[in-house]
Amino acid sequence: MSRRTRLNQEMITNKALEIADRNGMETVTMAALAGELTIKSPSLYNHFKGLTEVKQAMSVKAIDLLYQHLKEAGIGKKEGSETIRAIGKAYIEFAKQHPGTYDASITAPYPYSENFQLAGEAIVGLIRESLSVYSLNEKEIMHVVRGLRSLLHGLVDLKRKGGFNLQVDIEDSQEMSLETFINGLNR
Amino acid sequence: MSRRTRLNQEMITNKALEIADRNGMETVTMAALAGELTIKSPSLYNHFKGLTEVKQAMSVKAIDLLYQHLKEAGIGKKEGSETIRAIGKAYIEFAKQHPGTYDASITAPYPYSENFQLAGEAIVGLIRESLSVYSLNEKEIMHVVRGLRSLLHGLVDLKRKGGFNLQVDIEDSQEMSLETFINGLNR
DNA sequence: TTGCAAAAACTAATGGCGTTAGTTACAATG
DNA sequence: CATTGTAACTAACGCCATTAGTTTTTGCAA
Repeated sequence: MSRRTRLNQEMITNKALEIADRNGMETVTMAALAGELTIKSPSLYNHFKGLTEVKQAMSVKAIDLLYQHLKEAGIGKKEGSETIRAIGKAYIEFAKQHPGTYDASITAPYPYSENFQLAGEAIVGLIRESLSVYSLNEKEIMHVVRGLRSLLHGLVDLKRKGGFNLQVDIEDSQEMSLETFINGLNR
Repeated sequence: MSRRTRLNQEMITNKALEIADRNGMETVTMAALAGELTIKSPSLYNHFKGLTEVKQAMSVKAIDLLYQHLKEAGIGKKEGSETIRAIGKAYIEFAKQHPGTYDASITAPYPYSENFQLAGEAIVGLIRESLSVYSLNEKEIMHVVRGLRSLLHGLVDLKRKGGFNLQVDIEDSQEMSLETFINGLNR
């Protein structure tokens, strides 16, 4: 029998992201990963140096997936608030649909991966373009990009960590907060 | 010799927060905690059911400390933007000074602790007061509170996770992002 | 002050994790 | 078909949380 296709880094990384999305990032262990790939955990060391390296690979793939998702959301939108709104909503949606992958995307791998850095800069570039209608200098642009990213991450992360008591709809809060920030860009 | 004062939950919780601030939340283990208290780890089970319960106690104490810090920052400030600015800066400063305690404060204990909920609501109340100058209804207030909390948490968390490439000053970004959000409250 | 019960320390052991070392099976290449 | 490298395996170690069972300490009542 067998006839099993040989395992490689990509297949392992995909399975790891799948587990993270299904059961949470903290359940991605060498044992769980090996189990789902129907091998024993020491065999994984033929492909990765250790769990840290697996997580690095997850980060790189994850931030790239996030970038693709945000890019598509921005296509065809008018520059300025319309694009920012679209990207912001896509960010929140991505985190909701792929919680584990999102988690992986915000954990910067150490040591720093070039691919991770590149994908991160691509996302910055995406937002940067949408800001061209506001007259901001280079530094101000970076501040705004960081602020927007922070707001979006905070909205996503606090929801996930149970930081909001219910009663008031969370998605409404996310939408309204984004509007407040966008509104604040006009001075 | 000895004459050691009997250990209790409070002393253990304080030591746990101390370790978290010094070496990071992930280094708070039963073994490390016991080691610093010069006992063996099974002895901790005379005081807590397990690590989860220790972390619950940390959360409760941590969010209360955060609340005290924010409350003091708001004293004597004019309502509205001035108070929001003060509380926001205090939030960021707290996370910088006490990274482990901050970490504990945003991880909602499960099962939900009443004390945790109360301290959380106290923080909401603090921000709520500062918003009275803006004419917002109940729901809108909650949205703004959540948005502000999210922005602040995002700014703090992304910095910690290495989500900002350097070059542009992070503290400037934090300050400017807060201003953008505050500015967005005027419509 | 002494004796006793409760509290809190201890040792020993289990099972799960990441990881390493050493060994075997497979599969591609000549 | 033989060889060689790849990728699987088993066995073992150290660290972790946790449990069970035992001994020491402590506070209080007689």
